[in-house]
Amino acid sequence: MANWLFKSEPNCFSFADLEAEPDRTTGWGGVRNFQARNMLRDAVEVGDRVLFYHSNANPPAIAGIAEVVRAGHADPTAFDSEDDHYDPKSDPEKPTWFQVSIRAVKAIDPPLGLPELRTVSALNGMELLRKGSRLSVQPVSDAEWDAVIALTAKKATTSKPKTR
DNA sequence: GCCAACGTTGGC
DNA sequence: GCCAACGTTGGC
Repeated sequence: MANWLFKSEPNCFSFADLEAEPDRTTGWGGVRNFQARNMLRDAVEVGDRVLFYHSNANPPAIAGIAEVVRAGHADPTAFDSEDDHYDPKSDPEKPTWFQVSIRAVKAIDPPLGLPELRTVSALNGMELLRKGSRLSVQPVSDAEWDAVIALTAKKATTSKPKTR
């Protein structure tokens, strides 16, 4: 089993949007980068864990946890001429683009912003935090995963309970 | 809006 | 196969 980080622009598709999907599940379509495509096609497996990251957001942050419920298969948005990600060169018999399906597991609320993530030494080498990192599907090591989860737990116990 | 860091394209 | 031009991503 492996861990991943998937990026999405929340004004396009947020973690809340994923939670609102039927069965909290969606096909992760529209990825048009070969490196990311290769991982979706060859490496991502059912049961893998996913950090759901909001890019181009304010703040940019890890906003939830998801799990892979279907391994790589043809990305249907490539065949839909109405879709923004339509690719007429992708042949349904031999698809160029792949997606996996993911299901929302749990929101991270409040989300973990980049500055906060940078305070954790265990995340020093994390791909997400590398300058110029643009890959929309990234592998996450077990140590990095654990450090992120530990940060959410720490935050939960540190935050003051709301009183009224 | 700026700009660094990419990935892709296309001429040669 | 090289590489300059261009387009995109994404933090700030």
